[in-house]
Amino acid sequence: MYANIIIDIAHEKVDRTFQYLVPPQLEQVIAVGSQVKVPFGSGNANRTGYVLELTDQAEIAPEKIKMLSGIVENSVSVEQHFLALADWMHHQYGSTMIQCLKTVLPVRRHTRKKERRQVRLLLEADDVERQLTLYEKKRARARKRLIEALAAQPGMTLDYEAVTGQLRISASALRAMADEQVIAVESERAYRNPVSGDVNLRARFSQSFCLTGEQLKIVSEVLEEFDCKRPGVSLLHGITGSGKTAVYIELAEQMVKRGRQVIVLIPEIALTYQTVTRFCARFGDRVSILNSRMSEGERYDQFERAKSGQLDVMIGPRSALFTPFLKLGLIVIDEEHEATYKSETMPRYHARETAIERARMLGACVLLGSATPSVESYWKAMRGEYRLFRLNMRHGKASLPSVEVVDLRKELMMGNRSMFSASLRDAIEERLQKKEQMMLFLNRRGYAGILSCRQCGAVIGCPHCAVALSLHSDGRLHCHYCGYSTGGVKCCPTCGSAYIGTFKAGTQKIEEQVRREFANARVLRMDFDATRKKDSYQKILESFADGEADILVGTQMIVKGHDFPNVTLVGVLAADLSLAVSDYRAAERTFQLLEQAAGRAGRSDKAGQVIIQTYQPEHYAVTHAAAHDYEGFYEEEMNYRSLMGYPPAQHMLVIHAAAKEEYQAEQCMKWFARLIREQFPGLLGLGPAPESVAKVSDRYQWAFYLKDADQELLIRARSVLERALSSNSDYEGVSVQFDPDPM
DNA sequence: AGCACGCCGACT
DNA sequence: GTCGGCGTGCTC
Repeated sequence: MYANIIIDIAHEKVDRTFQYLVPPQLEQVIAVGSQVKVPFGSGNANRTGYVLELTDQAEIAPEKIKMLSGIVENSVSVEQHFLALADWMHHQYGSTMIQCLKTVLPVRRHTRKKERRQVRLLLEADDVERQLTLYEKKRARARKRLIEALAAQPGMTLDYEAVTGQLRISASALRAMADEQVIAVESERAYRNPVSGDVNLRARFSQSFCLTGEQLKIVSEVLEEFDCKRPGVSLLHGITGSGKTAVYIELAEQMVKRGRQVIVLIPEIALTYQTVTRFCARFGDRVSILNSRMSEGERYDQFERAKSGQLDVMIGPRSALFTPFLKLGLIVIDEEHEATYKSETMPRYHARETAIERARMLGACVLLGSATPSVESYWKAMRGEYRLFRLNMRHGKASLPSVEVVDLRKELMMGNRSMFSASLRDAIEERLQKKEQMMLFLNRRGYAGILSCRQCGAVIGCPHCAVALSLHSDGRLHCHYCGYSTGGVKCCPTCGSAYIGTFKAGTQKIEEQVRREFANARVLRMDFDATRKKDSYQKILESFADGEADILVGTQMIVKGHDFPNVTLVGVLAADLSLAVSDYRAAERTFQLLEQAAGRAGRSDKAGQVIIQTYQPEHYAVTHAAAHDYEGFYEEEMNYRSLMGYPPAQHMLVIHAAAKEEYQAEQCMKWFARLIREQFPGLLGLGPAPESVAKVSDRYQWAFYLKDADQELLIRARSVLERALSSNSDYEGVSVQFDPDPM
């Protein structure tokens, strides 16, 4: 018996299988997915590997095949489909097979088992009485005490420590009772459970909710597909507060009834705290959560619980997708448009696409949910690849807030140079008087280095790529898609005004300004600096929820997740800052942020108001967000994407290069561009160009973009470049990353 | 990745 | 004639 094994060395040159002979005594034990030790290389260095295949066919001269030295104790045998999934990721996203395997495999590192012994009563209810009278007669007071204590427990079990400690039962008495089959001493793996049985939380969410007809229809249609063995992908487009979570929970429950397990992906635990607690309330100790702060051991424990059938539901970020459930029935992806679903490290996989592939392999359903679906997903739903469901009603008395768009150019013309427009200032005063709360939201994502005109609102953009140019340290404006650059822009190309500049206002400055203009207001600030301390994120939100402040000032952080019933006003201080970001998703992100911000206002029966301040009131991301019109936004955005050939109209592959010396990164990218021109003459390459952040931790960054409608062509181009790079020693100091369909 | 091999210049 | 530095190629 031979085993085809991949060696745990992250290097392209050994990124293939090597064949080893299986020792006869291990033939029964070894399995596909086993972690093994093998002698490797001329020095026979002892290295770790994974069995990808078992065969009786020798692929090379048998005398060259060495014998593997052993199976790693406690190694987790990986289900076949995880290997297939790793292989799919390897094809789709590149990187090395071993990296893909490590991403997909449960944490293998063995952690010390915590054994917890328990004492369980083996008698039926009517036998208990008889045994008690028997012990009474024998004056066996210790045994009687134990039986009474155990019978009072709902699960008829007690911790061993509690029995010997509090009940003071001796070990000899226990052994004797175990011999007469009255009790059993069982040792169970003590898995650390991150879902603490928080009684208060349970009580708060345990009241069962009724689903509306709309919600029930979604559940039954998804289930029908599943029951007919034709599971597919569904997209649930539900406005904030329309009850998407209720649909997830009901669907999960129905799946569990069918003996299937459920994975729920969320962008970040802290942002979706309420979703998590609702699942915990419904599924009790059959649900577990993963989060990024957990140790390897804790994650491993949760995966083990899932594998041994102790769990029905796993909630967590990206990595929870790889929970080793034996009979997976459903994957829910909440807030499916979030960028956190795309991995930042190699392989740069997208959790949504990978979830769909995993579900396809296992015959499971996928439910994507969002108030503002990604353009990609909505496009697929429009083409019939995904099933589309809508929830258009807010539940309870809550209604959608009214939205007012304020033109900052007019404010400037009227001589108002402050951060607050007249109507925002009035609205703030009004809330302060009424003792209602409000949020001021500054959209400051990645706007550094972008020039815009204060007079007409125009952003200085690339004439070829329809994205903003960014100001580099050389004083010139660069497009990091195509490499176009221009210098010395002194006035606005649209209106000729000399009032152009970069945006500087940060949350701190706004906080100061609020304190100055509204002296009696209590202000809280939440941004990256304010939340750097551990737990301060939750503390700030809690104190705001408790009414300890009137105004919460912050960045994106404040518009995600949490509901504050007393918030009736949301002010967006400058909506266009994210429109100016130099990438093609700028408009989509702006629309999503504005919708999310608007969703914070008026979550209870009090009417909500949203004021959006902007230099570009006519921009479609702003107008459609103000009208709560997702479809309208989608139409215009898709037009732009098709026209410019951006995803999903076409696929994109970004190649990043980083090197200590700028010329290395530049030369490498130019060599790539040459290779592409020679071998893929039809393929459109943009750049190479320095990245918008040209230098990160003393390494220069360059990028090269490829665009094509055919994804397989880009995959072929990527593997050609990967191979060329690994067989060329000129660029060893350059670290190259391939990022398909970047976010 | 990490080792062996081999080529070449420096030194005994 | 020998030692060691580094470029190259291979690992079942």
